Amino acid sequence: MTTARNPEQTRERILHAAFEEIHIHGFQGMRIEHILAATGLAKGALYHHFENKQALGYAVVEEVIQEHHASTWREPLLAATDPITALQTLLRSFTERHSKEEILRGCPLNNLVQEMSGLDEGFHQRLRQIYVDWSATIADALAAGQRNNIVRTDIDSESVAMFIVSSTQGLLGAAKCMQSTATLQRLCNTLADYLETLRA
Amino acid sequence: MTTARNPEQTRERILHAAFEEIHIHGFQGMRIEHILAATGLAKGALYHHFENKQALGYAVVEEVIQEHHASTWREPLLAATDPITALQTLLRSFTERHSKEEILRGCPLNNLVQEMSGLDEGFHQRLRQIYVDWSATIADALAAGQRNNIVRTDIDSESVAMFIVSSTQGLLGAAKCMQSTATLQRLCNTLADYLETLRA
DNA sequence: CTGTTGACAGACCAACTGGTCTGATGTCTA
DNA sequence: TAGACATCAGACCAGTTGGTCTGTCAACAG
Repeated sequence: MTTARNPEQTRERILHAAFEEIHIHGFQGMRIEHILAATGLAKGALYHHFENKQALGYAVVEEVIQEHHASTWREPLLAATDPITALQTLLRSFTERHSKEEILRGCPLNNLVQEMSGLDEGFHQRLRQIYVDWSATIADALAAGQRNNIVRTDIDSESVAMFIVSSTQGLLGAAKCMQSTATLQRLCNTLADYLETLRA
Repeated sequence: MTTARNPEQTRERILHAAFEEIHIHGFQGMRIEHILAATGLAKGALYHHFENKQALGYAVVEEVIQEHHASTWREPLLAATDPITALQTLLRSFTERHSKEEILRGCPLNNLVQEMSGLDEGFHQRLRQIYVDWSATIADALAAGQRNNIVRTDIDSESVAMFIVSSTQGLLGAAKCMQSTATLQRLCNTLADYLETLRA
């Protein structure tokens, strides 16, 4: 029997399986064997597409997590005129989109930051970039809102943006620990109340 | 040469070294060998005091992290009459106490929550308890402040308390990722501003 | 049609790691 | 003081894991 080959798809399948593994077990807890089992591939395939475990981890950050964050946060905020309402809507959809099982797995970005940013400079640089981009997106939206008299002008948009990012990560972390959608919902509502205080 | 024995101290030394290891490398990344090297002990000593790696991890949570959090947060809040000022003071001392290297290692509690609460039920239960206690301490202080007309009565003290806890964790996580004391300082100031909006 | 190269399979390996087991020694008690 | 037990030392073991290497076959160029 002959098997059709599709190298690009194979690479994507490995990336996706590695993302799942990292999401659940962390990078150090990720096992090459698990990825092979999930994809049905052999080691030859994996080590043909990725030099080693570290390179695979870096690729997951760059090609999966970064992309996911950009599409989830950047595009809606760029399209919105009222950044506060847009953020509140994003938070609400966030709550609705996540089941209890997904909450328990936590935010992939937050997980990796806590695990790896102090251990590996390559991870640290890549994760930091996602934070910076994410925060800058919110800061730009807030600054635009200030120019349009939607957002209070006496706040520092960059500080507040970073606070929103870090708080959001904190909420997800707390919800992960409490294993409760109700907790996440209450936390998101409280954050939404805070966002309301930023309105001009 | 004879060597004096002090089992309680030996146990404490192991616990402390294990805490350091977990703080830097996480529980999965913690190596028994590193603890032995740090303490100068042999395996016989460690496995005499702790049944296995998991039991050692549990003991670190119960006897080191929980104790540390209780002494850092509970006692100052119980003693204070104005919870908002007390929390702001705690945040400030928090910033001043942490060097850049300590920030990079992150919050031991937050690290473990992100790594283990989805993987091991024993860790999850113990870490969740710390969150619950911490949040309850703040909620009690806020409720007392409401009775004394220091804190707004139109807020839900429990929701806000959990929000403060989760945000604090988020701030530390973001500072860890950004590797910057200045970022932590700005984030703490923004959180302090939020706390100010809770004043009656 | 054929040679070359990319894509993958899977056996194999070396290093690491948590854990065990036996023995030695201190400490405490009867 | 002598036996019992707690407290350790350290050699040893078995399972795991990331990574390598050779071989096979598809895809494509000429």
